[in-house]
Amino acid sequence: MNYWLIKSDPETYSFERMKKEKKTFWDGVHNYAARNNLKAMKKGDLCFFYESMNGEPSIVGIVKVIKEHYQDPTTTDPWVWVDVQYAEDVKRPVSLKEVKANEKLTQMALVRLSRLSVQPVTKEEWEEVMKMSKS
DNA sequence: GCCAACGTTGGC
DNA sequence: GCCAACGTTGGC
Repeated sequence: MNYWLIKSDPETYSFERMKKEKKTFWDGVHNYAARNNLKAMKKGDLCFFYESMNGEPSIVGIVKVIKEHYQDPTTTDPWVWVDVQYAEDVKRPVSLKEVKANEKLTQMALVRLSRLSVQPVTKEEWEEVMKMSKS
């Protein structure tokens, strides 16, 4: 089981909408590093849903991979989609500011590779963020 | 809305 | 194959 973090601009696709629709295809990733991460996702992996751009950028929920990567049907370019399903809410959002302020999370891709839209998360990082969301 | 950081493109 | 120019992302 692996952990990931996927970013979305809430104006394009918010966690609210994710919750309402229950599942969606994750499209729009046009970056090679991010695509490689999509390809490494396995069915059942969990992803933090991160909302960027608007207000306070934060981890706002958790989704689960329900279909592994497949060719983007809207193009013949080698981009891929995965399908994800709403898994659970976090008790409270964990903002980027808090992640940056946490000494245990200074190595997190979210801090170091801020522009990468699909990022791996280690088990330790996952658990730390979960802990923060509960306190 | 600005701008820094980064990825990609293309000329040489 | 290097690197400058350009475009895009995303935090502020």
